[in-house]
Amino acid sequence: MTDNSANNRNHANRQRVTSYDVARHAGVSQSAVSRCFKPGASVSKKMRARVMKAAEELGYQPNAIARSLISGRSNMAAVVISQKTTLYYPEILVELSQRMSEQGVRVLLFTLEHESDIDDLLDQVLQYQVDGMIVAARLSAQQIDAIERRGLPFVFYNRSFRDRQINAVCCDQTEGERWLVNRLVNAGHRRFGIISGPEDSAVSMERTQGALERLRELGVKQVAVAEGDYSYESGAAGLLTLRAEMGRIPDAVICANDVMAIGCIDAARHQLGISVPAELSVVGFDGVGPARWSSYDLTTVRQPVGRMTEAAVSMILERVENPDLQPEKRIFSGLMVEGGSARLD
Amino acid sequence: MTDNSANNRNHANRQRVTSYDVARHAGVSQSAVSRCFKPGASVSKKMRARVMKAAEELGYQPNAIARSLISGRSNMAAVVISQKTTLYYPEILVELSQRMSEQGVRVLLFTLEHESDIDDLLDQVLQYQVDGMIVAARLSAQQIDAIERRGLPFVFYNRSFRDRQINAVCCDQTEGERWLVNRLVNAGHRRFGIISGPEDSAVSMERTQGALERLRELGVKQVAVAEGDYSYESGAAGLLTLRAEMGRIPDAVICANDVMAIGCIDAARHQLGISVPAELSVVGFDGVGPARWSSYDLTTVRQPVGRMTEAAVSMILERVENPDLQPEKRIFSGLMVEGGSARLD
DNA sequence: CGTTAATTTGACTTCGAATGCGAGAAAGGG
DNA sequence: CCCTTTCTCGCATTCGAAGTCAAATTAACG
Repeated sequence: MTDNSANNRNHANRQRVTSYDVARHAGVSQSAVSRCFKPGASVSKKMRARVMKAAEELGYQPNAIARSLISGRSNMAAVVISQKTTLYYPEILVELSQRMSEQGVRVLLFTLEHESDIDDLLDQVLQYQVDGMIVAARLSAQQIDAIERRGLPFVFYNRSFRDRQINAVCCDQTEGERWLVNRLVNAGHRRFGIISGPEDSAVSMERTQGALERLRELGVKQVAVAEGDYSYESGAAGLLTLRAEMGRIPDAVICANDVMAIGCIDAARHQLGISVPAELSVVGFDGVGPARWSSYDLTTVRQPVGRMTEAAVSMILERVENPDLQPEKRIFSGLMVEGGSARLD
Repeated sequence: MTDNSANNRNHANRQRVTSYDVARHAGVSQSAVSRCFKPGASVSKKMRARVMKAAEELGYQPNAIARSLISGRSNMAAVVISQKTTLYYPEILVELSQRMSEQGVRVLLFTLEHESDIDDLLDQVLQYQVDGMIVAARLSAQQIDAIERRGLPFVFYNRSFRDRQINAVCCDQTEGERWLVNRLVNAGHRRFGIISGPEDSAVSMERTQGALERLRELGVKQVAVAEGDYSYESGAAGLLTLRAEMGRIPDAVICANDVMAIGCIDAARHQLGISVPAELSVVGFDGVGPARWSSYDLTTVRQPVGRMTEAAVSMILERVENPDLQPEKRIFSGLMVEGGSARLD
C-alpha cells in the first residue's frame, strides 16, 4: 500500500503525457498522433481534429528528446563562449540566442571561465548531440580535428585560422586597428601605449599585432605594451604601467577592447588628473554600449554584431542541412566611430 | 579485416559510435559498456579496462539524448531571461551558467524580447524535457499553474508572488529602496524624482513602489515619476522629463536600475551642465560593473548575485531530486553602496 | 575439494516518437 | 457495379543507453 501511494506520487510528479496516451484517448494509433504533429504528413482532417482535441485535453507536448533520438536532430546548437566575453560584450549572446530561436533552434550554453578548460567541455558538447556549434573561444588544432572527425558542423565567431579551411565569422581586427593607428598618427601622436588583452586571447593578439605592425610601418618608434585582461581595472592599471615604462604619459593609448579603454580614461581623469582627449587620446575596440555613453564617447571600431551573428547562425544552419558545404570565412569590416576620446586632427 | 576498422572510422564521420559498437569492438555486451560509464556500477577492473580501451579507440561518447530518454533526466535546465536583463546585467546569466555546469547541468537558454511572448516559450521548455527551470521573467498565474501541472520544478529569480506558494530567490527591493530614501531624506533632499522601469516589469514596480511608499511615510510631498525602460537613454530622457514636470531639477533622482542612473548622471553633467552630486544626487539599483567605474561611483544597492544564483541553482537541483519539497522563498538583503553620486550628509 | 555466498555478466526490455510497409478505405474511371 | 488508383491508417521496428533479472563466474570457507 505504501508502495502504491509512493507510486502514485511518483506518477503524479512525472505526469508526462505521451503520444500513446493521446492515441488511446482519441481511439487511434500512436503513429497517427505522431503524424499529426509532423507538418506535411498524410493525415485526414477528421483525424487531425480528433487527435488535436485529445492532445489539447491531456495537455500533450511532444517529447523533443525522444524525437531527437529517432530523427538524429536535436534542434539544439551549442554556443561556447568565455565568461569575460559574455560579461563585457553580452550583445553577442543575446543576438545569437534570438536569431537561433527564430529558426527553431535552441541555444545550449557553454561558458568557460578560462579559455583553457575547453577539453572536457567539448566532450560534453558532443554528448548532448547538438546539431551544430558556434565557438567564440580558442581551440587548438587537435581540438578542431576532434570535432571534424565527429562530423559536427561548427562556426568560429571572431577567431580564424589563416592556415586552415574552417567556417568562421570575423570582424576584421587588423583593418580596424590599422585605421585607428592611421588616424592617431595623422593627428600627430608619436608616443604610443598599447594595452593588450590576455595572452591566451586570439582576438587580443590580432588586435595588438595589427596595431604594432602599422605603427612600425609608419615609423613610430616609441611604443610600449602593457598586458591587460579585458577588465576595467586592468585598463586603469595598464595606463599606470605604461607611464612607468615610458617615464611619462604617452600621447595615445590603444586598448584591445572598449572596457579597458574606459578604465584607462577614468584612471587618467580621476587618478592622474589628466584631461582626455586634450592631453591623452584613448581608443578602444568593439563598440559596446558604454562606449557611447557621453562620459566616454569612445573612439572605437564597432563590430557589426547584428550582421555577424546573423551570418554565424545562417552558416551553421546551412551546414546542419548540408554537411558537405565548403568551409567559408566571412570577414566583416568594423564601423569606425570617431568619438571624443581621442584627438584626431 | 583491418580494412574494416578503416571503414568503420570513415563511417563514423556521418554515423555516431554507439555503445553497441564499443561492445562489439571489446567483445562484450552492450550492458557492460553502459555499466562502465555509470559511476558506482558493479564492474570488474578487467572489464572496465577493456571497455575503456575500446571506447577510446573508437572515440565513443555516450549519447546524452538516449540516456535522458530512459533515465527521465536530461541534465539540462532552462533559464528564461529577458534580453534586457542579459544586456544590462549579464552577471546573472554568467553566474547561473557557471554554477549549473559545476553541478553537471547545462543551461538551455530562452531569451525573450518582450516579457509578453512567454506562452510559446513555455511549450518549448516543456518539449525539451528540461529537469528544471529558472525564470527571470514575469509569468501570469495561469502560466504558473500550467507549469505546476506538468510537475516541472521551477524557481523564480527576482520575482515573487506574495499570495502564492512558489520557489523564489529575491533581492529585497523594497528594503533597498527604503534605505536609499532614508539616506537621501536624512541628507536633506526634499524634491524627488523617480525614474521607473517599464510598466510590465515586476522588479521595477516593487522598487518604485518601495521608494514612493517610504517617501510618503517620511512626509515628502514633492515627488515626480518618469517612466523609463531600463536603458541608458531612458535614464537621460527621464531627467529631462522630471525637470519639465517639476519646473526645476529635483534634489535627488531615484532610478530603478543602475544603467538609467548612469544615463541620468551623464545627462545632468554633459547636457545640462549640472554637477553631480553637488547640485543633484542620483542613486540606482543593482550594483552592476559600470556603477563602480570612477566616473560614476554610484550610490546603489548591490544585489548579491553570487549568493542569489547559488541559492537558485541549489533550490532547483534539490527539487529535481525531490519534487515534493515545500516551496521556499529566499530573500536576500542588498549591499548598500555609498558612492559619490549622491550627497548623503 | 565441495559447497555456498558474492560478484559479474549478458539477454532482454524499456523510454517516446518517427517511419517503412502493407492493409483497408475512399475516390475515380470505365 | 466492378476494378484500379490514391489516400489514410496501424503494425512493427528503430534510435542508443540503462535497468532488471537470472545465469555464470569467482571468491570464500569449512
